[in-house]
Amino acid sequence: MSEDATPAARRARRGSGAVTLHEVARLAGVAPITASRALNTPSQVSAELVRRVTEAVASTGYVPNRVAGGLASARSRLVAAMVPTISGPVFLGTVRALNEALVAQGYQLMLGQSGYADSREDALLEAIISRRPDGIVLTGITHSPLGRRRLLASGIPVVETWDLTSTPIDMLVGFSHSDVGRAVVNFLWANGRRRLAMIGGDDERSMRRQQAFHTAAQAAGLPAVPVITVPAPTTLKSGRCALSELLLTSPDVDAVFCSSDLLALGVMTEARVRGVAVPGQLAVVGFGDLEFAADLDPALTTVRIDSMAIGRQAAQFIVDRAEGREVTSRVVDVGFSIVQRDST
Amino acid sequence: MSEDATPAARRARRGSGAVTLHEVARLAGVAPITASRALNTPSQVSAELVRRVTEAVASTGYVPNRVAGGLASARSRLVAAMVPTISGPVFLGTVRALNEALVAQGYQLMLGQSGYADSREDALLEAIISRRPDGIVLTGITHSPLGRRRLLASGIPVVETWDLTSTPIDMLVGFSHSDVGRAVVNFLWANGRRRLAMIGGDDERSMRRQQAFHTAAQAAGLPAVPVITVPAPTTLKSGRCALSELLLTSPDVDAVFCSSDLLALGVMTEARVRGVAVPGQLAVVGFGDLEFAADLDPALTTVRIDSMAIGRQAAQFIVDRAEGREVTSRVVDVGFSIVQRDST
DNA sequence: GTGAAAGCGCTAACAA
DNA sequence: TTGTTAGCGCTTTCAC
Repeated sequence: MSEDATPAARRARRGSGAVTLHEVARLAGVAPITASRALNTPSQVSAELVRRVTEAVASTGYVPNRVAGGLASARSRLVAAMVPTISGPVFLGTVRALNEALVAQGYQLMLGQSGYADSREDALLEAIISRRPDGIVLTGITHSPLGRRRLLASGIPVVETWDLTSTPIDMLVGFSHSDVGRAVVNFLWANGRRRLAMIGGDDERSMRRQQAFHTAAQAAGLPAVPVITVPAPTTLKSGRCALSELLLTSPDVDAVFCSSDLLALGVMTEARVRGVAVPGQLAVVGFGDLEFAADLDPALTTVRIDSMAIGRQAAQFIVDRAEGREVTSRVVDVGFSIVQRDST
Repeated sequence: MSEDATPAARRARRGSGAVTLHEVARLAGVAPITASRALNTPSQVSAELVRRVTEAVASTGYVPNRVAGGLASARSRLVAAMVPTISGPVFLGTVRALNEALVAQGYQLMLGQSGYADSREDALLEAIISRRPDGIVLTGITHSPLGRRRLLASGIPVVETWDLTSTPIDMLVGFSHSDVGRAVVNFLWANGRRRLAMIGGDDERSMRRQQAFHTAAQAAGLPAVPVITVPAPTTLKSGRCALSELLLTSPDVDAVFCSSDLLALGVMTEARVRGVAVPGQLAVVGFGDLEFAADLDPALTTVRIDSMAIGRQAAQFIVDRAEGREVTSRVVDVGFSIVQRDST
């Protein structure tokens, strides 16, 4: 496959021993830069040379070293995304769509988990910036002032997602969590429900939905809304526990808004075990419209977020910027909708 | 925060304009190499100089360029992992544990999704190798001959996971899927079930469980086992559909082994809708022991895989290799267990 | 304990 | 269309 030179001889003093562009160029009888062009911008090179270089690549099994390429060109073709945890199924759609859109345009996604703790978020951010990606996508992150400063100083394009704010670092794709809280109150009211409750995770965005939900119910003249907060990430179990707790203090609630579909599944499970009819006695609304929501029994009414659209738009923002295209808008509100099914 | 030189002046002809080690060294009044040592191997530098360098770092907001560092040292402190899709919750535990173990030791995880198609797997593999990571973790991947050759040629440490094979590329952490199939047959037999069925995804590992399940039932003298195969990744919906289909042809089955917990949830949902009692008329066994399994109603009996242990061991293998430690064993069988709950 | 020189593998800039 | 030269920012090697 290779040549007469032994690996030991090839790796004179340093280097990994892998085939380099130099080697490929030598075999094809051209200068390294020509081999580089044949591979990256073949239109600039004669067809004959492209053929010879391609052949040399095939015969050596050459895989370009993008670390070196990135250093020389200051373009890594790498995009980093930061999520609290990949276990939370909420951002899954966004990450998948982001990955697909990036791969289709020749970029690669590097995923990092920050956890729900601030300290690790800063460490991860430094690790990310130190790789000089062409863009950074932040999903559901509340960034520390230090992180914000570092991001700004790095000059790397940043897309914040899953939220709207009046002070974005750079670009923004999201929706209003307060609007969600208010919309669900209106929806339940229109469905004849009057004794509302909410169960939500303790992350910042969920808290804003809770806040708005509470306020809107009050404004509508409804009785005080019991709110149960559970630790993020939310689980089926925390949903079950929360409903138990809720029924203890407010046995007469007739509707619950859960801050995730998984939580809603937990609530419905616990309701069934306790003989509480859904939707008869209790209406349940989820959040996220995960893939399983429509197939539950009863099918779950939930707030649908176009998670994939968020990922696609984030990819577009970053690729546009990386290719030097002019970006017209830097903020996109993807909105949301309430999908009515059998649980209300 | 910065100095008198404008960004424009600093970025002479090339370069990103970010603060470099050079700059830090100049501010601290030392040579660049000393600054490098102060940051990476402080024990080799006098305390006073370490202090001055640290100060210069703080005052400039310097973030090291690990692309350059990686090129010079041939060590990236980057580990790549490849999963079919992050939507499949099965590998989530592994990825999370892998990430945690790596971060704790100063490495960073780069996650790539290959999809369930071979063509993309090869492309992703090339993209990964081109970044020269210090290790590659393959999760549930059936690699093409080309991929295998590339991996071998790259010289990068590789850990294959979630399976056992007699011909590993390099290192291996997994368990026997055939053993799982056999064990579940024995388990159901011991529970008095005789008319077994199986519902599984069409990925390779699930197929091996199906095969072994089928064969073991036959060997035990049980009636022919109906096997329903659904497309991977498996969903709640495909579980519901599969049970409907199953009951059409074999209304008398008394136990179903599902190749994922999500599938099992679908089966239990459909059973409830149809008035089929679980476990009374139908025993249900899942696979994975995902977090929600214990909290379903009825609680799900399932095959428990220590997903996190797989991730931790994979991290250990790679870090050991990267630090040049001698690796005694290259293969670890983490086994599995059957967790009996209320669905059987 | 500190530094000078060289080079990792590639590509931007300039030249022919 | 092709090549020469000079770095990208860091760390290795070797010398003091």
